[in-house]
Amino acid sequence: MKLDGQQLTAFAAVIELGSFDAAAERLHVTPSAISQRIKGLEQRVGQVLVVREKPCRATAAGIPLLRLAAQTAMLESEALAETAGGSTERTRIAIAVNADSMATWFNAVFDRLPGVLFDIRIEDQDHSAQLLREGAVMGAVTTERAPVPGCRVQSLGVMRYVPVAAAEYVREHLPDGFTAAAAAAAPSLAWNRDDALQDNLIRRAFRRPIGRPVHYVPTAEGFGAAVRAGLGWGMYPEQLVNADFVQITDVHLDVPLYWQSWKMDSVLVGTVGDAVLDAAAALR
DNA sequence: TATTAGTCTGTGGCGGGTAG
DNA sequence: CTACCCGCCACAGACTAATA
Repeated sequence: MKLDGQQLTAFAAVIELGSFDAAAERLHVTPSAISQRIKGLEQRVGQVLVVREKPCRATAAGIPLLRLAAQTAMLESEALAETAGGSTERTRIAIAVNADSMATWFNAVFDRLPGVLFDIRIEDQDHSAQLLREGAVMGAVTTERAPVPGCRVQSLGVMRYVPVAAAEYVREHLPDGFTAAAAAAAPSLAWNRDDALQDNLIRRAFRRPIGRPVHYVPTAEGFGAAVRAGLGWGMYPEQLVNADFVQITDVHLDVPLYWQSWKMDSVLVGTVGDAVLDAAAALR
């Protein structure tokens, strides 16, 4: 069985843009042509690939084909760029990065990759894995060590998190230090329900979990602002700690970070990987 | 908004004819 | 005999219009 390039391109466009119409516009053909390409591709592989909803999404059977389409597109643009007189378009690099890396060391990557267009997605590890599988991003900075199918994993080092609060918060809630009794009453922050950093610190400091009031603040800026405002204590990247913050205990957490990227023979994937590894030298 | 039917067009393969 | 040209045919894919 041989897969058709145009059908793959149509499929990728439908999933990326969410509709047959939008895909048709992008590829300068009629929606009918898109419909026929998708149908042809589905007949060829003998599986339904597109869930016809608003927006359209890929079925489980479609996900490997999505990645293939993205990788094919990348190799194609590389080959064109290498060919004399080929496309002078700048290459677009889509990467998923966790928010704290973005706020700290990751910006050093930009200097190391001049002349490319970035498409950075700030995502948690669950979503990064999905984006890698679908081919929406070619690499991801993640806390997930287990390789996503079709990807290779490289260790980047660890990101140190320290528990911090505002000075006023410490005076009010932790006058006798960060004791077990204080920890049970003093409100903490968390990024969201999946953010276990604060729980992990408590377990580490007191050898047991301690229930407490929790505020959920799901953005990097918001989290920092909430700490400064004295809303609660929270785990914060050590690199971002300044005079606004007081470390409430010496206990800290080291979170390992990994670079997951497509396992393919591409100059671009290699270059980006090198740049990320270089930039990550700032980590421990 | 997606799909289907009917139609049109461009492309490639194949065979036959012709010149060198 | 080989290379080249030409015409025919089949097929794929795109379009419009109609339909679900």
